[in-house]
Formats: sequence, structure tokens, C-alpha cells
Amino acid sequence: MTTASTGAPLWLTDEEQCVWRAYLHATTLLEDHLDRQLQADAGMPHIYYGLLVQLSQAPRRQMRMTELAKDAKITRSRLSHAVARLEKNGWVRREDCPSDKRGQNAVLTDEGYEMLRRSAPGHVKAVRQAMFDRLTPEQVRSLGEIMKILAAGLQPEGADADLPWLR
Amino acid sequence: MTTASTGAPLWLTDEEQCVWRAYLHATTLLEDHLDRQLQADAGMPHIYYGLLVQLSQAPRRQMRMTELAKDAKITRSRLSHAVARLEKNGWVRREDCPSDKRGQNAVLTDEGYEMLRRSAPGHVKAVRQAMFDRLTPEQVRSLGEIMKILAAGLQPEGADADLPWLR
DNA sequence: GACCTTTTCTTGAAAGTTGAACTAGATAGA
DNA sequence: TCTATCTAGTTCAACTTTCAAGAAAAGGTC
Repeated sequence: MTTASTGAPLWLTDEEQCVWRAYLHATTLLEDHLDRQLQADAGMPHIYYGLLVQLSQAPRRQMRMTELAKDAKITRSRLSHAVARLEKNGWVRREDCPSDKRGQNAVLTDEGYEMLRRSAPGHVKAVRQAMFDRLTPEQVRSLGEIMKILAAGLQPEGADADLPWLR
Repeated sequence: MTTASTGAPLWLTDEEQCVWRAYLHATTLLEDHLDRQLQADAGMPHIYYGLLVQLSQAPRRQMRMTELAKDAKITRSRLSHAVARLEKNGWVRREDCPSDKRGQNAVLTDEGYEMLRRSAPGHVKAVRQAMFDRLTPEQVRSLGEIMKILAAGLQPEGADADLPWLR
């Protein structure tokens, strides 16, 4: 069965349905797993941890809010709330941006860095156990290729600059 | 650098880091995309839609709460809230389970089925455009294989019965 | 400069999620 | 039977996310 105009099939094939289900199951299970792991070991959800990692890798361990939101693929609103929470924990602080009075820099504090240093090994281990230990090198390569294609297709237009693997 | 005891590397390799980043980006972008698509076209988040789909495929379009939660990979608590909301929309209703007085059956209503029938084509199209149209048949096959491995590794012990692809 | 548009970031309320505590019914063993 | 334990499902409070609205500064254009 296809649409009259485009000829694109209306439904997924049996194989596609099966792949889609497996994709949904694997991704939700993995995200839940890492959320629980980090909640237990670092006291925050996975996405918050990811923000700290981003900051830790930025020059001077700081980033403009919008840039951080873009890199983490979340809305500015969500980031505002998240940074407020991380600020309460003492892991991040805000600083006014000198060159743009509207701007704010999120800065990873020493406590934040210390926390990251302590919890990183456990997190890496969890990721490794859940993903890389279970796949062959060929599968890892293939997974990377596929995920880059999917991400590129979903990226807002003109956002190539945010796809480091294309640089 | 490896742990003394197991010899497992503490950090991800460059390639693994790159694959991991791509995985996180692709999965969050895709989930956001489908959430917005379904919120706009069906008035509910992706996971709620998935619950209705599950029900629609079950015998008599109904399922025990726990079974539904297991299949959808969510907690019973989350499902309770979700069904309460879907009930308000008139898409699901609860019925006492005749054989177990503790139990409840979530039943897809005719309105719910109708809603699903209307919004399914748009959703399938979104999934197709985001994933299957962008991958070669070989990549689809490979993705399915990889996701099944990951899901199997994260499944709670003894839950093989919930992996339909292993039957 | 005055005006309009855009960008940056925050806020508040509504919706959704989590984990723990709880009720009620099933199950199994003495 | 009596009792302890387990299972099904809900509820509450704390937390997170979303969307719409808004304040403040920047950038253009006349």
C-alpha cells in the first residue's frame, strides 16, 4: 500500500517494524539504566552529567548558555532550569559574559570538576558494559556510521557546525 | 590505562567516544522529534502513543497493567499516571480483572482506536523519514541486530519472554 | 537618534516522571 | 487456619521538562 502522490509506502515492513521495536526498547532501557546509575553514583540525571562533561572539555571550563544548549541538544529553557539546579549543588556557577551583556557563561566549579573526576570511571564502566563490551569492532563502526546519518538528518537546518564529526 | 583487576580499559577510545556522542545525539534528537510530531498530531507524547499501539495489538484490545508496563519498558507508577491521563481523553478505560481482584485491565476504547487510525499514517511517515529512508537495507539489518543485542543485555534477568524477536 | 527586529536568557504554570510508601488481594508454609 | 510474604496497582511529594510569555541587550535601517 502506497500513497497516491509520492509512492512512499504507508506502513513499515515486517523487518522495519521489528527493527523499530528493538530500537525503541534498547534506547529506552539504556537511557533508564544510565539515569539510574548516575542518580545513584552522582546524584543527578544523565543529561545533567552530560552538561558537566561538556563544560569540563571547554576552554576555561565554561560556555555560553546558548552554545551549551545547542551542543547538548536541549532547549535554552531546559538548560536554564538545569543550570539553576547544578548551581544549587555548587557544581556550576554563572558569570556575566563580558562581551555581551545579555549573555551568561556557565562555569564548572572546582567542586563540579572534582565530582566529575570521582564519578567518571563508574559511568564509563557502565557505558562500556552496556554497549561496547557487547559489540564487535565492526558493529561499533557500523553503529557510529548509522547514528551520524540519523543525527545529521534530524539536525536543524544549517547546524552543520554542531556536528564535530563532519569537520 | 586499564584496571588492575580486570584489565578492562578505564576510558573510551577515541572511536568509542565518537560513536557514543553520535548515539546520544541521534537518539535524543529522534525522540524529541517524534515527541513533537505526536504532540502536534495526536495530542500526546510518544510513549503514550506507544501504549495505545500496544493495546491495539493485544487480544480484545486490552492488557493487564503490569504486562503493559513490562512491554513498554516503564514503571508501574508511570503507567498509572499515563493511563489516568489517557482515560481523561477517553482513549482508554479501566476494567476490573475478573480472575484477580487486585488486577486492572487497560482497554483501548473505540475513540482511542479511531484516534490511532487517524494519526498512524503521519507517525509512520515521520519514522520512515527520520530513519528508514536514510539507511541502506544493509544498515537497517545491522541496526536491528545491534539494538537487539543491547536490549538483551539490559533486560532484567529472566525477562526473555518479553523479547518477541527471540521467540 | 528612533524604531523595529532579533537574540539571549529567565520565569511560571502545567504536564510528566520518579521512588518510596501504601492498600488490597494472592500465595505458600506451618 | 493463621501468618508471613509476595504481587498488583495507586498515591504522594519532590523533581524535571515543556511551552508560552517576558525582560533586556544587540543589530539594522531610516
